[in-house]
Amino acid sequence: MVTSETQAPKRGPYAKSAQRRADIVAAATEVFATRGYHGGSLRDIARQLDMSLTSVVHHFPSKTALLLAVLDSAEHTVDDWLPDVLRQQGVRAAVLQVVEWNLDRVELIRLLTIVSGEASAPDHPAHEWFAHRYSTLVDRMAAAIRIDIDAGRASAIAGPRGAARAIIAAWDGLQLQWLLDESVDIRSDLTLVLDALLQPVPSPVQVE
Amino acid sequence: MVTSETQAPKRGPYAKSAQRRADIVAAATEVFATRGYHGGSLRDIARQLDMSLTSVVHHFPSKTALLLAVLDSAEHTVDDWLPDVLRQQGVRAAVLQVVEWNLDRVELIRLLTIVSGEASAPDHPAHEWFAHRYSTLVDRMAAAIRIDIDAGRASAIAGPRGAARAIIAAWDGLQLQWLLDESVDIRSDLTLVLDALLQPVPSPVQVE
DNA sequence: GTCTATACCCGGATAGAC
DNA sequence: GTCTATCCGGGTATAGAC
Repeated sequence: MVTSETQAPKRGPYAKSAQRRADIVAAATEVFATRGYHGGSLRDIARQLDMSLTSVVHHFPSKTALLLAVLDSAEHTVDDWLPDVLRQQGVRAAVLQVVEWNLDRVELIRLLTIVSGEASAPDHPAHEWFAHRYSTLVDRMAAAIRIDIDAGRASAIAGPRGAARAIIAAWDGLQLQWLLDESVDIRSDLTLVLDALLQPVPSPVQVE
Repeated sequence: MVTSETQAPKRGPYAKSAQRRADIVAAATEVFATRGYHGGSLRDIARQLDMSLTSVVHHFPSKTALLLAVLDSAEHTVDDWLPDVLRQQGVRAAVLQVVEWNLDRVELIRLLTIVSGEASAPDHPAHEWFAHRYSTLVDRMAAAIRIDIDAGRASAIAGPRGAARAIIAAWDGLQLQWLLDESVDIRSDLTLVLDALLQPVPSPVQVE
């Protein structure tokens, strides 16, 4: 990921700066996930790294920029292996696997939930980021659903894109309910939606 | 709602205070819905009402208290007539009617989306409020689904509570996607979920 | 009870010195 | 790159005016 030779052909020890940035992102992820985005302050992050506030700001010009870096980092840790599972095991298995995996990353999910809500405001710095995220997410899942249909793992009652949007929506919504009440079982309720949308029996009666 | 005789047996014109509170709630709703909860300041609200900051604080001891008042107010405007429609027209029609109605209340939906995300944090002042909200919401919708089943409007593939949670989840999730991208059609995608979960054909094969 | 003014501490952001 | 110092705007608590 580090492209040191690209912009600095001389000798520059830019790796130190890159390392700093990575450290800051890691600390910011922890702070944001624990105290939320608004709750977590840049001073907290700086304190945790034993550096000053302005040092943090030097690497990330604004709190917003740092947030986007954190989001990118979090996205990559999931999206690196998700597409493969999606194509090999089908949508249902892949989704449930990620759900299972996310049960141990409560604070990260909480962060995404909080920030995605904030980002629903058009002028929010992360608005476009989330719009793009959902756009590609829907695209990928719709493509995977088409593969499932071709493979006979699912029927095509609804359009793949609509089903994809609905599944992602239910997923997000159940995560919210789970964060508010830990007794909510995301797995079983999301399984309901997956089965209902992906494996329906062909309806004999067609209602207009 | 006003219990003037209870604590002030004399003659107190407490109606003025009640009106003040209502005005503040209305202004706060507008400010929060426009700039978000964190983004909107008490000073903004006071400025909009041509009063001082401490006057606002006098009626609502904290920003949190004001937020809860706003949420209560917003909830009542919907829940007053929702239950009736739910029982008379069935879940599907009632949900779609509320969805239709909400298309003209973008900013209020945005506020609920933002604050519900924030409230996923256990120490958030509105955490318990939303936990209670979803609890009763699931209860009501589950009851309505049972009525639909008895009336022959829906089959009972899944448990009513699971279906209710899933529908509410998809609803919330689609609203988020809609707020991020206005081209998302909540009606059609939510209809997919409603039809899939409420009107399934009785499956001949029972999978364990 | 109702409203106001003041001050306190904590945010993010900026400028300038080492 | 990193620091100290400063500015401006938050929420909150207190004291005092009608």
